[in-house]
Amino acid sequence: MKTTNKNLISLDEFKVKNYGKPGTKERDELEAGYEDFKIGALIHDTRLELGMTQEQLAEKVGTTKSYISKIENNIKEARISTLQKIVKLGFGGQLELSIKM
Amino acid sequence: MKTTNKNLISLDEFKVKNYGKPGTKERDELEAGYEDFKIGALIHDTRLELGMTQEQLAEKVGTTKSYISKIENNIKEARISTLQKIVKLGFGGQLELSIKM
DNA sequence: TTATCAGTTTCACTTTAGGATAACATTTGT
DNA sequence: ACAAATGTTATCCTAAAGTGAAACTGATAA
Repeated sequence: MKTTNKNLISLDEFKVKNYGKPGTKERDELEAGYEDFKIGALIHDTRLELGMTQEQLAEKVGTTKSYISKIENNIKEARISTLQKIVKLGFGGQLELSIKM
Repeated sequence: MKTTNKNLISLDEFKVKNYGKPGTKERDELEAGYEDFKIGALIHDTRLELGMTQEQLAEKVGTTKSYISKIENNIKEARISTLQKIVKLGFGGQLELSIKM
């Protein structure tokens, strides 16, 4: 029962990837101090490591590549249930979550 | 830098607590095979360990006790950003998330 | 150049979280 | 029993997430 915990991330220690042009509403919001998430990068990196395209991932998960793109770029904040579907159906993994005190 | 990872949970291995009477819409949905989450229990247990009431937690987080109750009972699926607020502002901890392959 | 593939963004629509408030229920203490 | 504290549920609202379709951009290749 060998399990590897990939990519443990603290949802606090990073800045979101650039999105859009400076001056746009979305970009401004992202930079305005809303909570930023590394989740997009986590999905993105895992997908690439598994050699999948957004479209292939979307098909496995039962969604569209446009939605995957939005998640990877932190444009939309996916639900945990959606993240779980991506990880489980798309990657064959298991999403875990914990509180570090 | 001693850190403890409390309550690492896999979002897959449990059934939600009972909610409402059988036959209600919410109850039916919960039992109908939607993804169920242990997150409510995680928040609930952590709150109790810290000796807080829902109202005290709500105040720290900037929300209401009714909302905390809904989260703890998995009636509403909190966003990750909201979970993070609860963990950080309410518990003084840090929310972490990972993919187990 | 022209396809093709991968990814991004826009547009539009539906659903839900999040919140306010208040009523109701349950537990706990005296 | 009663009261107080704590937790649950109901109702209603609004802003935002969730989502798909399709247009668009960028890169790569033939």
